Amino acid sequence: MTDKKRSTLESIARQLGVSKMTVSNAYNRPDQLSPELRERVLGAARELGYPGPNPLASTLRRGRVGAVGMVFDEPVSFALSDPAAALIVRGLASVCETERAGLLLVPGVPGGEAGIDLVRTALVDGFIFYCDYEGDPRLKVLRDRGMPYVLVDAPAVADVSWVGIDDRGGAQMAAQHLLDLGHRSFGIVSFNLVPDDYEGPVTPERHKMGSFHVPVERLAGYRQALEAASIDWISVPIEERHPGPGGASAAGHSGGAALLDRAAQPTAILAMSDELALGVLRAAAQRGIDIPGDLSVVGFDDTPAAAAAEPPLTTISQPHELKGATAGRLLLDPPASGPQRVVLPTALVVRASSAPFRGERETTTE
Amino acid sequence: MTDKKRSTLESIARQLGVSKMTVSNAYNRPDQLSPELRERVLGAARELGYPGPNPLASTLRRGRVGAVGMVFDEPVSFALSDPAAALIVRGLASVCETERAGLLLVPGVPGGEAGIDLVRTALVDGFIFYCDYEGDPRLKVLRDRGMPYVLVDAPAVADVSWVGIDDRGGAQMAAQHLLDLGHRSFGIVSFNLVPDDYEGPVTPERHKMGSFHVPVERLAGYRQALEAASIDWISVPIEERHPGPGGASAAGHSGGAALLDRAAQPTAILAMSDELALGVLRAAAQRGIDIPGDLSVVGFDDTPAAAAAEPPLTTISQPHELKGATAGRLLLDPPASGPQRVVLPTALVVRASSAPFRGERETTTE
DNA sequence: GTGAAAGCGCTAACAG
DNA sequence: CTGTTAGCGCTTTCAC
Repeated sequence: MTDKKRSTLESIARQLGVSKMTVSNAYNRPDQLSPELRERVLGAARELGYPGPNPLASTLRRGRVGAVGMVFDEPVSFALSDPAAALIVRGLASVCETERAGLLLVPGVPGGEAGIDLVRTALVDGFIFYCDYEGDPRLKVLRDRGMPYVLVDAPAVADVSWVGIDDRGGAQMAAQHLLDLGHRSFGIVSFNLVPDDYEGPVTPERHKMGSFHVPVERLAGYRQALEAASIDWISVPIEERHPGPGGASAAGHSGGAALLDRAAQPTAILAMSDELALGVLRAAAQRGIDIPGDLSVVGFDDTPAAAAAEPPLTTISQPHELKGATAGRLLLDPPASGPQRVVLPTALVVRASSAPFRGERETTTE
Repeated sequence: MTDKKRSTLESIARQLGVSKMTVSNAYNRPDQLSPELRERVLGAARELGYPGPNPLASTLRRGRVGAVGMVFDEPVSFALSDPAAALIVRGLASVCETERAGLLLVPGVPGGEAGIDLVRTALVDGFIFYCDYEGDPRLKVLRDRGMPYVLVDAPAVADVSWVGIDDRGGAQMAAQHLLDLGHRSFGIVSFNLVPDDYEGPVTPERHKMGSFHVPVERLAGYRQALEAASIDWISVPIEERHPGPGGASAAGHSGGAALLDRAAQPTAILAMSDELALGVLRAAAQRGIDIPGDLSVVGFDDTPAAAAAEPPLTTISQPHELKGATAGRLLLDPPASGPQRVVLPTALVVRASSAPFRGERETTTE
């Protein structure tokens, strides 16, 4: 009946014989006009099907959008299959909600300008940059847009708040735990170190050129611990795997299989995430390898699935939700003291997937 | 060095001695000006730290935002703890990505205007309305805003596309499965039927006033099957539970406990979701009740956790990701034939949590 | 190919 | 309490 498309602040002001401002105030500043007038305005609006001030226009005028963007490395549909990422989103979402801000998920789009444009054109007041790649071109866009952003688990940028963990220290703990159990023969399942789809043993070049912050750091942590125990790093087999849309567990399975099918089967496997570790567990089970009897496995992240695994997974815990929430708070409510670097705590969580090295397997007691 | 805040289409046009239009075209219509000029413009922009046309302003002018909003019943942080919801988000996200649209998560905010305003002011081109409450006031806002929206698992609205499943039919299958196994003594764990925090046995009034689409339909399905088998519906204990921030499994645990602690312990429990069923499994385990020996449990949703449960859960499957993707496609690429009603298939998935009724438990063979 | 005019719909700032 | 003025930064339209 009434032409919705056409009703605007002005049209309903005319209709009522008042000024645009009065109508605007009826919505935004109830205290600026008499209750009766306000009711009259709102009533007319209701009648005309006027949905209230066009948010785009008011946003342009006001300058505040009321939303936060979260930028991912991958398509959001992939990213959310990572339980750790999903928890970070939840933590961020809870802060956004208390601050009455929306949450826009900005996917990473493999090649070209498309992914960059998404960041350039996202309608938000600031970003959480949850991306790992050192040379990400979107970082420059972020800087140019001149809006605040906070890095999560990303390579550090000068003068920008950062939230993450001590990935290297955590990895070191994981490796140290296995060393303490007497293990000397290791295998590692790693995420890709370089932005490509490579799957296979890590090559020296890739090792050197690693440009993903988290895997590089975790690998460095493993290395530090193992070398401190006089284990020859070069001889430690490392399998790089690229998680697909279905999550990292398939990647872990394939990486674990490669490690377990080697002539010199390791007695301990370090997996860079719990999802990868879960895949390793499956690969071991298929081969009749007993965990932790024949093989110890340690993950990273302590996602809910780690505790539920069979056997429950020894892993490094970190507070995922808190990470998202901290980043959100830093963005929405920036500390007067300037950019912060928040390092959240990690801890070794010993469960049933790791056990003392059993020696040369002379006896299989029990 | 350069005042980022100030650089605008106009400022860089002036700087170069060209018109605003030329600069705009350099970004949006490369074919409208000579490559050299374009390069000159882009170069100057780069130098001045101009991040490209302000997306807010161009959006206002153009009218297209390039984002989709997904509206939830609850805080997003709660909603994402539901694996089914998370899968729907993933499905939707994948469509958004191929269509180069962002995805804005719009939380439900318990009382008052706040949640309504989020919908009124969200900067999007359309909505996926993933909410269950019949009388949701945000539906009116959606209508008034005059932008397209698609309902998912929501009460139907005339002339609006709808995606969901046959909840009633699915529930009927679940109950029929247990009837076929010989069970006659049932208990039900339900989600809240009314928008409040009530927890306890369903009361007749609540049963009648049920205003959440999905639980009401599923309950109706259970009822249909049980009554067809001459079971007195009134005598079937139903426990309503309200999932908190930690997910529905705690709710299922409490509901299951209530059912199992009754004088007349049921031999079969119908849980309205897998998460609830998982909680029931825990409650049974704590009481030393063997599943499926002493008690059969059937869930709903077939989330990944159902297959991984101990014992693996018999449940009703539905294609969650497809649901999200279908809704996204309907929104972004509306069929010429007008609003659609898409009913996705459900199926009974029999696993190890259900078994034939064992009679009066005279014998406990084995 | 390039430019000038005319708003998109709204609100800050101030005047009455 | 209400109205006026002056844009927010951009793109559409049309003239050159």
